[in-house]
Amino acid sequence: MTARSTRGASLRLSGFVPFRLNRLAVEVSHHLSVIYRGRFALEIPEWRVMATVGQYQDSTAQQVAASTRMHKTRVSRAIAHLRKRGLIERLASRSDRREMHLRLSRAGRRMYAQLVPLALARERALLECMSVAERRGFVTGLDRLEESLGLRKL
Amino acid sequence: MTARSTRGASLRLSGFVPFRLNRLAVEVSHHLSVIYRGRFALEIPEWRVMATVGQYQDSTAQQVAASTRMHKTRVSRAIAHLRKRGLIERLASRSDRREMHLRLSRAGRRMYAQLVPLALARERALLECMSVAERRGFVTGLDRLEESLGLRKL
DNA sequence: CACAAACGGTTGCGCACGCAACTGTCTGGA
DNA sequence: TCCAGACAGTTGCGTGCGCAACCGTTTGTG
Repeated sequence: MTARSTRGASLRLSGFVPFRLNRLAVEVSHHLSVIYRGRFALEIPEWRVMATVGQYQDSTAQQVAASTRMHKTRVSRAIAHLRKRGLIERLASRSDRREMHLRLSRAGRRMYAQLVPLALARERALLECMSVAERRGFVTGLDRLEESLGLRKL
Repeated sequence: MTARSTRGASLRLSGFVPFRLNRLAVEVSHHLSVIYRGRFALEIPEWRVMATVGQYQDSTAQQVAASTRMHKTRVSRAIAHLRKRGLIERLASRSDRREMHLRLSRAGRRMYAQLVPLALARERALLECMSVAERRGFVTGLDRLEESLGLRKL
């Protein structure tokens, strides 16, 4: 792998933010997946649904999709799996019979309670590479980006 | 979507860094994909290969995979597509006949030269939401994370 | 009141993906 | 020198994904 010599604009990937974000997200996701895959046989979409419904009771598939930025079919199938495993329940909404309110079942809450501390520990370990000031700066960047991309208000 | 009431640890997704990173990466990738999909009919893996080979001539599939964190089969197929379209060329290595050195063809270089300014402009637009100081803080965070995850030396 | 358009959610379909197994090549230790 | 194991890259296979089309429901505009 030799240095590039082409005249004209070049793209240094290692400094290109979209590239870095993606690579980082893949890596971090992978690290996390060891927990919920190995320990609880959850796939990524299912884990995300669990986390969302665990936080927001009575959320709908729609809202899970918007919040996680997963395609609605992906959400739909993840919910189907979780229902089959008895981890979440669905109740038809009274006000709008199209939508279904989601909530963790008793078993789901039990799993969620085990999952959360592990996930938080993993996050803590991830961020240990930064000083407090650095962490603050990094998080501020995340805030700005999310706001500018309209991810804030989901 | 009502506030949660469960006793015990809870996970605020909107503040959970792995979640935020992933959502951000998906969104940013999507924004970028508008360029290379619509304009050049490149899929994500192909764009990544183009960008890597564009920067590092004579890189191998192996190195592309390591650098982008894509699975080697994904890289292999992306290279096959790009070769079929005449955008990259392959030469067997003299020193190790297992590996194949990759380089952009003339057509590939032409496309790359068009692609790069668009990608850089997109990145600039993305980062416009931050002040110079904020940008520096954010990038430092990326540096730290990559270093700690072993992504730095690829 | 009616009907078209929008919306929440599901499903059929084709495709790209990851896994594992493979081929061919290189390496290192007995 | 030989052979087992590692490695670069490809491919068959099953699966999960996104797209588009769909169903049933709600909304809003005439």
